[in-house]
Order: sequence, then C-alpha cells, then structure tokens
Amino acid sequence: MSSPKAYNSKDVEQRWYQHWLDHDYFRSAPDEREPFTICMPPPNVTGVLHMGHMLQYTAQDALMRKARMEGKNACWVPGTDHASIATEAKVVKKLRAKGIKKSDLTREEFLKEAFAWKDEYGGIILEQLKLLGAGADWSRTRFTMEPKLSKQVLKAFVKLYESGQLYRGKRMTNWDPEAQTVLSNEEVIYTDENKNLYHVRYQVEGTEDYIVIATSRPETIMADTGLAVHPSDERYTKYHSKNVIVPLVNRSVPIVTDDYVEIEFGTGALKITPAHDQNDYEVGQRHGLEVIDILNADGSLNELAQFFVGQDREEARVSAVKKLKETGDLIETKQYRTSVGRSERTDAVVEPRLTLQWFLNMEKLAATALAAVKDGDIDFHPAGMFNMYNSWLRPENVRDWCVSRQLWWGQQIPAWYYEGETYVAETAEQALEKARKKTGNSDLQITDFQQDEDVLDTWFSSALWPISVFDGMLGDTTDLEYYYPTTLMVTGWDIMFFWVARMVMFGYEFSEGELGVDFVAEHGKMPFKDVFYTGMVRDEKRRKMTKSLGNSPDAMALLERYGADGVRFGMMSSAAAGNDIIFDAPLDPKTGKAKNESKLCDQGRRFCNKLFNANRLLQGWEQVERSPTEAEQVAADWLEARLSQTIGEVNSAFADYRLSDALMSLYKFIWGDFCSWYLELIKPEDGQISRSTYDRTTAAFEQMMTLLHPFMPFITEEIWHQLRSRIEGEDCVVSTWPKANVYDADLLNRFELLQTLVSGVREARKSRNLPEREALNLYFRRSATSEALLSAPAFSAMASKLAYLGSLELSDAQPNNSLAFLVKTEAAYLILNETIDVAAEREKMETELKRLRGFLIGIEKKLGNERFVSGAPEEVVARERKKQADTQEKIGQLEMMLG
RNA sequence: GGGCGGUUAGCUCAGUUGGUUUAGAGCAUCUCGUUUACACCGAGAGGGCCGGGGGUUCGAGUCCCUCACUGCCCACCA
Repeated sequence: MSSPKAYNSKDVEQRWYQHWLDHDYFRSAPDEREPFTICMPPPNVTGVLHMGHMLQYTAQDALMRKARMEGKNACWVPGTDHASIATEAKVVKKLRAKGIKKSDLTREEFLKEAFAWKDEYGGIILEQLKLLGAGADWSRTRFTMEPKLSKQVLKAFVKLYESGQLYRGKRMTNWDPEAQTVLSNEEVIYTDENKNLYHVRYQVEGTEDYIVIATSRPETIMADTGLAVHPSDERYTKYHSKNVIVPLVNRSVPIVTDDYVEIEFGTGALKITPAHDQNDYEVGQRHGLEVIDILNADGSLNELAQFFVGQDREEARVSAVKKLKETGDLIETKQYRTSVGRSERTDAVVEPRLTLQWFLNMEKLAATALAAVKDGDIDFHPAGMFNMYNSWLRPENVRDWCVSRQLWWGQQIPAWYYEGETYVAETAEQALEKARKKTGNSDLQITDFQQDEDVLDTWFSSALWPISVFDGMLGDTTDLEYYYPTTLMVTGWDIMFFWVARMVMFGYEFSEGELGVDFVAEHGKMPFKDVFYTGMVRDEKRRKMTKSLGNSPDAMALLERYGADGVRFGMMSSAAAGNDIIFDAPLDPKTGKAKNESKLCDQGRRFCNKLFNANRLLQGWEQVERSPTEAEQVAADWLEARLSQTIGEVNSAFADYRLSDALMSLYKFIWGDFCSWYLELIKPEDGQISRSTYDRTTAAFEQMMTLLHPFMPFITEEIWHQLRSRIEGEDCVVSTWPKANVYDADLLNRFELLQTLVSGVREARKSRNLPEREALNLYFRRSATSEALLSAPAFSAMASKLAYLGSLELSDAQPNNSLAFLVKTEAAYLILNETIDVAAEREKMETELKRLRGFLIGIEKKLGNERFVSGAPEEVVARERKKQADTQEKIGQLEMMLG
C-alpha cells in the first residue's frame, strides 16, 4: 500500500470546493421543488472570521447541505453588512493615522475613502467562509449598502413615514461622544463599575443653611437648574419653595419636590441637571426647569459651562472636585458601585443628550412581531427563547427606535427640509415635486432644500434583509414569491432584539404590499418560519470571546491546523441549540490570550484520519468472485440494520436542530460499530474479499459518507467519490440522502450478545494477564438460549474470530480448570492453561450475586405492589417481569457456578 | 428591584410526555497491547447517594414547594 497513512486535508479541500463551484452545486433558481431558504446573517463587511461566525455558518451550511441532499431547492443567500458605526469608526481611525480628521473632509470625500476601504477589505470574510466550506449561492451575494438594497431601504422609510409610524423629535438620547452619534437604547451596554459619589453642599438662598446632595457627576454642576427632594421628606419640608445657590456658578435655582427622589439614597436631595441626565430631564419637564447644555458633541465642556471650558468631561470632573474642595463645598467622597452605560461599538461612556432625531414608533410593529411568535407563525429553537423576546416586545417595555445616526457611512435619510416643512420621498426630485405641490411654488429648486444630514441605523437596513436580498421591493417579485417566507434564520440570541425582532416587524409591515393579500394569506408574512438560536462561544472562564480580550483563537489558524472538516466537527459537536459553548481552546496562563488549539477540533481531525484509513483499508482489498461466508452475510445484515437505526437518529436530531446529537450518533456508529466491530469481523487474512461483501460494505460506507457530509463535506466528498468510482465509475456530487429501512431487532439483540461475549472474554484475559491472541476454548452452559445462540447463523464463527477462540461449544457442567463468567443471562466457561485463583473468582461472583439479589428485591417489591401492576402501563409491567426473569436467571447461574 | 435559565462522572454535556437495568456520551485519567488500515491506533478498567431539604406518586434525575450557588435578560436609584 503506497498511499500515505495520514489524511492531508489541504489538497482535498481546495479541490472539492472548486468542484462544487464548477458544478453550480450551490446555485439556486426558482423551480418546481420545495424551497429551503436561509438568508445568511451578513457579517460586517470589513470583519474577519471569528469563532461565533464559524459556529453559525457551519450550522447553516450543515442544514443547507442536508436539505439539498433531500432534494429540496436549497438557497443560501450570502452577503455583507455595511455596519455603519463600526466601519465608519475604522475609516476615521485610518484617516487619523494619516493625520486627517473626519471634519477636514467633505461628505463625498469621506465616502470615497470609506468605499476604498470596503473594496480593499470587503471580500475577505466571504473568502474565509469558503475555506470553512460554506456553500452559499455566491451569485446572489448582496451588500446592504449597494444601490439596489439602499433603494429598498429608502422605500421602506418612505412607507413607514407615510403610514405615520416615523416621526422626528427632540428627545433625550444616548450619545456616543467618541463616534459622535446618537445610539439606540439597544446599543448601550450597561455594566456595574466603581464610581465616586460626591456629597456637595448647596446654600439655601437667604439663609445660612445648606442642603447636601449626592452626585457622581460634579462636572455637570454648572448645568444645574434645580434641586429636588421628596415631598414627604421631613428633613427638607422647611425649604420647600425656596431656592438654593449652585456652587461655582452661584446660580439661584428652585427647590422642587418630586416623587422620583429616593429618600433613602445618598442624602435624599438631588441636584437637577436636565440637559445631562434622562431622569433629571423628566423632573425638569415636570417642574418647568431651564435646560442648560454645557457639553459639546465630543464630550468636552462648552462656553456655557463657564468653568473648565474645553476640558473633556472626565478631566473636568477632576477639576470640579478640586475646585469644590477649595471652596469647601465638597463635604465627602464615597465609593459605590453603579451601572455605567457604554457604547457597544466604541466603549465610550454614553452621554445622555437632548438631540433631534428620527424615531420609529414601535407600538404597532412590536405588537405584530410579538404575536407572530406567540401565535406560532414563527417557531423559536429552543422555544424558551420566547421569554426573552416577549419581555422585550411587551407594550410596557418597548420603546421607540431611534433610527437616525450622525454618521456618513450609511443610507442618508430621505427627508428634505424647506421653510419648516419636512418632505420625505425616495429621491430629491420626488421631494421637490411634493414641495411644489404643497407650496404652490413651481419655481422651487432642489438647491433650496436641505437634505437631512444623518444616515439610518445599520439595523434598519438589516431588518429588511429577508425581503431586500430578493429585490422584493423593486417590482419584480419572482424570487420573493418563491423563496418567501424563508425557511430558517440561524443567528445568535444576542441579536434577537437588534435584528430578529426587527426582521419580523419589517416582514409583516412590507411583505403584503409586495406580494399581495392572497399570497400572504396562503404563505404568511413572516420573514422566516423557524429561528435557530446558536449560543455564544465562550472561553474556559465563561467569558464571551472578544477581540479586546484576546481570548478567542484565530479562526484561520484553527482551519490551518485542523482542516475545515476538523474545525467544523469541533464546532458542531458542541452545538446544541441555544446553549452557550464553552469552547475548549485553552488560554495561555502567562498572557491570558487564547492558544490556537482545540481538543474538539483535534478530535475532528483524528476522525478525518480514521475515515481516511478505513477507506484505505477497503481500497486495499482485492475483490474475488466467491460466495460470501455466512459470517460476512450476518455481519453485513447487522451493519445495515445499525445504519438504518442511525439514519433514524440523525433525522430526528436534525428535525429538532440537535446538531451535536446527529453528529455524535454518526461518530459513534462509524468509529465504534463500523470500524471497531464490523471491519474487524470481515477483515480478510489474505486481503481477498468476496465481491458481494465488498459491495455491501462500500455501499454502507458510502451512505455513512453521505450522512456525514453536512458536517464534514470535504473528506466525505473525497471518499464518496473513491467508493463510487469503484462501484459504478461515476463522478458526481453527493446528491441523495439515505433512507432508513426496517431492520431486524432480533439481529441487533443477537449481535449485542455477541459483543457482550467478546468483551467478556477480553476482560477475562486482561484481568488475568493472558495473551490476547492465544486461542482459548469456551463453553456455554447448555440452556435454551445458549443452544439457540450457537445454532444461530455464524454466531460461533464471529465470536471465535473476534475473541480468538479455539472452539465454542455447549457443556452441561463446568469443565475443569475453567473460568466462569456471565454473558448476560448465560454462563460461560473459559478453559485456561494455568491454575485459577479460586478464592478470588468466588469473591468476585459473590459480590455480583449480592448486587443482583438487591436489584431483584427492588423489582419484586415493585411487582408485588398491586397498585403498580394495575396502575402502570402494560408494557412497563412486562418490562419489569422480563427484568425479574433475567435477574433470576443470572442469580441461578451464579449460584450454580458457586456450587 | 423584576423576570428567565442552569446546578447530573475530573471537564463539556445528553437524559424527550415520571416507568429498559442501582443514570449515559464524548473528552480526560489509569492499565495492557502495537513489524497488524489508523499511536492520528486497539483492548480493558476506574469514576456520579443526578446542588441541599421537604412534598406528590405504586414509582422522581424527570412534577410541586423551599433553600443555596451560578449565569443571563430587563429596569431611571443620583
């Protein structure tokens, strides 16, 4: 045999991926078949492949491939997301490195830079996906900011505006001072951090009294326009309707009473800074307090602050504390822990800020999206994820979605302003038309208008993804009618709100308009029927794998080291739906960074090697024209029965998205049953095998490759072709999913007895240090079962081969110098050539006897219970009776052995 | 503060409507083996009062209550 002993994935992977592309294996176009559609969650266009991607995309690929093999028209639509804030931040950073500030450029110049960046890095992640084996229809690759998609996004905006669900207003919003844009509530991540709580005194005007307030933000004192206490807080009753003097700026502001104030917290007195705190803003509104905004967009203090102008808020805080100390107004400083909101993208501490933004009213959209899942139009896997979805979308929790962003990279909001009026339209021309009509001034020009400077939140375009990738809003709905609603969405639960909920909203909002009432009545409006939530990939300390922590292995390095099939095995073997995955890539104890190692992926790599060598073994045999032996036939019957059983397991696991179960069933069947039992059984001494046995073996192995193909596409394709060419000389792609046949349960039981016997003999040899391959004679005590067993086809031959027996016969009594043990309910005697430690053997048997007697008591107690016998289902009682009989049989055998 | 989930072998997890052994898998561990398809291997072994307590039931890892620990989501405590 000249072929190498180890599997080399590299050459195989490249060859077959190209083969699939060449044969348009992943292409899909509407036809008569049932569609199976997944819109790939678009990765960030400038991103690189990470562990979370590999988990999600492998799962999708496995599901797609299986569907395709089952004869469905499988369509996996790939694409990338423009990721406005993330990408813009990268471009800004790159420009800064060149000494250019964003403000030095015009919008057009900046976008030119951004597109250049996108063109340079935009394709990388999709190429990496191909290395992973992802079989998407690349001819359908979309980008959320390409013209055709942007057009649909603007159309959606206009429709929402016209239906009265979009509005523009000045609200307290979350401001990211680093990206200098507003964020939606979902983009703010709150974590507990240590902060200082400063107690500062405010003099009550016209008295010598002071009220002490507690604040964590002394730098905003200059923006204070009030002081609040609880109306029933008796400590402060005497000051009601008086004023206090704000320190530093010496401004006189009113003392107001408000239920919002917690009597217990701090000193029970609260400074009110309406411009820089959501709650203060609301208190201010209730009491008509002035709003003084002392912060610039970048978080530095402006002229209105009077002090520390130009300093960043953090710096100004230090300055303010120092100054308050000097004036004696700072009473004390306490440490406490409180939640701090940071920008999901830039990690900057978010600043509450009053800004003018576009909001999408969630009232109707959220109710619809909630009902869609509640009513079962859409199924979540695991179903428990609905709880999270529900809590988010309930009317009392949902808040309007701020959709505008102060960025340039994205779809510019299609709103034009003229003389205080807003004109929303897909194009400037249409807006102009509207304005001319409205004003009656036909001389109006586009240049008279001011278009909204802001762009839309990235998630606004993502929300339209299942419709827009099919150009659903551009008039020609051929694709949409065939593929919509899509079959499945596979994504992480962490973006359930960002994305899943919003796709559902937009799906229900827009599909009917595009597809018509009759169509949606028949097919539904939902963007997908099932959602399969994958878990987060975590490190050994259960932390989410993130770039900043450096706790994630490098995806490319893993692929290089273990091969795509190996990595896919590693990802899928731990991919139960919804469960977070503690990925086994160890951290370097010195640096705390991830090492690019994984035992699970290595297990996958070794599995590839096992398959490779099993195939090598088969390919090395010479087929001869002779009748198969009885043992070969029985073994093949058994293998086929086990295969059918496994197909059933795999199918049912797939149906519930239990991908790791499906994979483990196959792993155990192929490695354990096929390699360790079956191949050892039929392995010919002389390398010659009957053609019919060979054909049955390769046919079964071929089906194993087919079943495993969704998980490990490359090596299975490779081996499948080698098997095919041997049988039929064909060269085609894996294209059929095996069917389970009815199998003989008795055969499985008989074979299990054989396995028990063989293991028993092996154990007997081991425990007494007997050579494994020295032929020994074995006797079964004569019984109805043992007689039937020995006369069963090939039983004796198979047992002799696997257990290295010289003979296997029946005996009425225990032969001399023999070692007795139980094979299930049968007594077996192994003849030894050396003396036996009788005492030790007796002790072993007595221990077992004791255990069995205890067990029997339990069963008999159960069976003696009238309420069990009459109350439990018949088959349960029958099962207990069988257990009772078997145990009695075993006990009898042991007692006989012990004499 | 409100809500959801988890707690089963050293580790990561299965355990489907209570009833197939006195609870399984993979990995890890230990022992033995290897000119044998594969040391990227084979064979064998050890290892768990299913977080604690109480209850329902003929029967509980599975259902109920309670406590403990833990993870997550949501929420305006300055």
